[in-house]
Amino acid sequence: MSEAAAPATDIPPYRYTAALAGDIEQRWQDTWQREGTFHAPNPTGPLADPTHPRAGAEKLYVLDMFPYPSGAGLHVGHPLGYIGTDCFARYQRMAGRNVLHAMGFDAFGLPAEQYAVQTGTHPRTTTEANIERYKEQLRRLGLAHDERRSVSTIDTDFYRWTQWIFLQVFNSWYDTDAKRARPVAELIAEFEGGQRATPDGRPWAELTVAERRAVVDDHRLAYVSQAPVNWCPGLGTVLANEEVTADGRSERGNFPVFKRNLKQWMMRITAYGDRLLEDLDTLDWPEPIKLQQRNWIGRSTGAHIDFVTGQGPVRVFTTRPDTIFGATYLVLAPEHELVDALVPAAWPEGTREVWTGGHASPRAAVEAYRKAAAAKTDVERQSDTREKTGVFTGGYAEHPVTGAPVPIFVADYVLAGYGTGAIMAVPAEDERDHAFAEVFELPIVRTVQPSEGFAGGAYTGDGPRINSAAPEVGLDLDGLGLADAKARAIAWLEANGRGAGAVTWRLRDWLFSRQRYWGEPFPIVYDETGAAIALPEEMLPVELPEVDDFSPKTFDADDAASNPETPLSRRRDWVEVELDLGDGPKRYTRETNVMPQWAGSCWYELRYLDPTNTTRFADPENERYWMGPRAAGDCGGTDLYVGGAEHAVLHLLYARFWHKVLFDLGHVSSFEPFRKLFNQGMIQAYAFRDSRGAPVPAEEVVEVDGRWFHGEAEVAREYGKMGKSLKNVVTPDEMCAAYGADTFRVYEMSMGPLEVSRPWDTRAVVGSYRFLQRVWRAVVDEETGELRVTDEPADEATRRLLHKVIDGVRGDMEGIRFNTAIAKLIELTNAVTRLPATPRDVAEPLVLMLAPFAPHVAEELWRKLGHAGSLAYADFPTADPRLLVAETVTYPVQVNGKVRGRIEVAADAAEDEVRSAALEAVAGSLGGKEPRKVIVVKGRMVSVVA
RNA sequence: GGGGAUGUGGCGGAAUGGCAGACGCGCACGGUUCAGGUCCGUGUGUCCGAAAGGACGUGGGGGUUCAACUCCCCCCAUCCCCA
Repeated sequence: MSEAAAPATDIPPYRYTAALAGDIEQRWQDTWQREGTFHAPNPTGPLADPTHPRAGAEKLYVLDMFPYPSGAGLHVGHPLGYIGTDCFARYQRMAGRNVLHAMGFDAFGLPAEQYAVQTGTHPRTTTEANIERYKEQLRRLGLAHDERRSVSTIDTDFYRWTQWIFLQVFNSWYDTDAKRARPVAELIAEFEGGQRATPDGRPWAELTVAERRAVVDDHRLAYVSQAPVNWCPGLGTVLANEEVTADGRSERGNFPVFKRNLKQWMMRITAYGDRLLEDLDTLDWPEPIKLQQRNWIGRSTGAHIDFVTGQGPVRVFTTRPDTIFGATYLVLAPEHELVDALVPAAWPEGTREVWTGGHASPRAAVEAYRKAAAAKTDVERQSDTREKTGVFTGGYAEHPVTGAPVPIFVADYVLAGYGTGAIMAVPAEDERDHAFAEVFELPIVRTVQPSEGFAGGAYTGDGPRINSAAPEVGLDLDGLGLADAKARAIAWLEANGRGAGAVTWRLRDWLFSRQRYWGEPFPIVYDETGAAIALPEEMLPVELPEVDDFSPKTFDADDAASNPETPLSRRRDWVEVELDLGDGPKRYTRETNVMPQWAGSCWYELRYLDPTNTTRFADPENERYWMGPRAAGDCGGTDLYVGGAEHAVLHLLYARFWHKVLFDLGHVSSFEPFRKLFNQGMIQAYAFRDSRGAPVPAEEVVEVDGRWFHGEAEVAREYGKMGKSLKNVVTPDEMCAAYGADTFRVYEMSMGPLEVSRPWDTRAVVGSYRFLQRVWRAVVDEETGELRVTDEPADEATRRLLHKVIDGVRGDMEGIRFNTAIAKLIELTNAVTRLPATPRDVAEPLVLMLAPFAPHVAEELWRKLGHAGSLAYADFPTADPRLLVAETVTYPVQVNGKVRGRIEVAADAAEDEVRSAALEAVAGSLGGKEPRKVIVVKGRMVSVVA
């Protein structure tokens, strides 16, 4: 491929070669930078510019998911989305909009820290070097970013605002009546004024200072909790649920993870469950992503029901209170707190053999079962394929409606951490319960009439309730459908004090602290009582201190009893601090956890708006302009957000949560951060392995008759990611060197729809190169360098084609269908190539339409065509509607679905005229018979049924 | 196990229910060239045929329709997510 750039003796001196492309590209990148071509004017502040050609124009905010700058640099897959947004943004700019497009870096994160642990190099050093490398690689691609707006999450100017937002969250509580966050000051005022009752009913004034603080802290959206967390001794840190694999090990390092009660920062994202769910409806996002978010939030409505036992009530959660009459047994998780109390000394009279697990006493049975369950992971426990296991506790509960005795089992298919850790089993209408009931020979009572032809087993469909009446206690569900039966059952439970309607969530509060070094410090100190105190805004930023040792203290991987020790805690001189927080100088202890990597990406899109603002994270006027709602009820947010589908849940959910808090507190006018989301596909690659299974360099493999060889040896092909270890990496740098950035851009955009994953094929890049060469040659004489353009107007056919292409390309650009837009430009170019000279009235629009994809060569040609400035703000061509309607139309004529002839008629020909011409054209195929039916589709075709 | 996505030439892909395969790669032939891993042109779904032409053809099976890659039902395969 490098030969393409090699000078050969007979290459015409003015041919568009890789060398010339490189020269042009370098020059235009310098020009754009020097002239600040892609600076987007703000309405107010230092980045305002009333003289800018797009000042006050309709805005468009285009956003990429910003990258983590890894040490490996970019491969050809990484910039796919960036090139896509660049083409879109360049088009929109030419179409008259004021376009904001910037690029920053999500620069806190584990790899740099681990590298630091291994080498002693400060993470900042590594990260900043990586950022520089990324910036160089991205600049080489000619991306039209407003470089003044580039931010990095590790900059103190940036993370001071991350800390500021944390304080907003910390200083807020969720008012469930108003359905929004409010400052805790207002909560305290309500307690003081008596409008709000304290948890135990005592007047606020009678509470001690510590008690008041505890009450307030219980309301905060950011709070310290003693909840069970995933403690990983081998890594020395706690992990979020999503960082733990299905088999209970750390995603990184594969160390065992233990559930431990540890003091951790949490964010009360569950308070926003309803809004995070409902507001999905306002978003222009791919449906699969919305669905994943809905599933992740996992809202289920049902009821809590209390089953009375001699040892106190067992509270269960069920989504099907309507099937209460079918509840024939209870199941508790083996870890459930009531289990020990429920177990009697001996098996009750009449206990069946299968219920005992072969043990002499209930206690022995339960203990043996618990031991076995503890050795399994949650996934194993819930696996549907496994035979259901469990054991009878020996205890009974009273059915809340009928009063019948209900046996209580422990079984590991019920998880302690989910719902209440206890279920009422309804084997007739739940598959898992049905499987369990079959194993343990438990009664199965149908309470829903199955539909016709139902094969048996658990019936989960709808139908009228049956066997569901207890008139003596005033509950009759018979005949009711699902929704009515549910409502009536809940009403009865509530009226009789046996339970209440309830909503549960799969979504948990967000574990927000990490025992690491390379993250944002918390703006929190602790006083002598151990209470967490927010630092005042003026003390921000809390800068990350230097340390000698970047690693958290790690432990033996299996040492479940160990405790986290953070890197920051070892800087005692930083941790111990004297501050005056209003009541005179006092000693405080700093929080030594840091924030998780998600923090910066929760709000970075807001900082692009006003990156130099020192008094606010963004001026409200700038936020309103770029992200505010476009109409009443509109959620606002960025106009386009492009990134990989792997961030479907976490990043997008966390960012939405933070944005909503800021909205509630009046800091932003949009209630969603990203109005439209677009998931770009992945560029994948083939990798080849030799007979030992070792990867061989993919570029050295040749194909012979559908088999692949590396030298003499046959190798096996596999398809997947591009990666160093697979020896199949292709970098944008190589492509730019061999063909130029414009060719690379055109190739990436033309190889398929942006949202679809597809394989990389270096050999095919040459097609885009030839295309740009043809465009170049249409304008510039390769031998002399002279313009080949004529001022004679183009012929009718060429002009019609041009306007058809303009019309199509505009539609494709708006719809992010770049591959078909490029195909149309190639068609136009190929048509122009056949002409003896290129008419200027075609060359100019062609160059302008090419500009979003191949901006450098387009700028160069635009200049050669005699224009002084950049085309970045030139008007994108507009189609002349008169040239879009053809004078004549060719109709294919089908007989019984097969094309048997063609007619050419005037475009405005009447239907009768078309019909008779068509019948005449296919008279031979009809063989003199009268057609049964003739369908004329205006402008399309004629279909004859013989 | 549940959910989602995808299935069209040798390859990437194109087609408001209206002529399947635009555009590109590859391949073949021709031109340019001392030469060609350059550039240009022509051709290229499969089968039959010298050609004209014909038959078949969008993972498989059924259905709706004058007309289905497109809409509906069943099945198969691959990939992704969740459990």
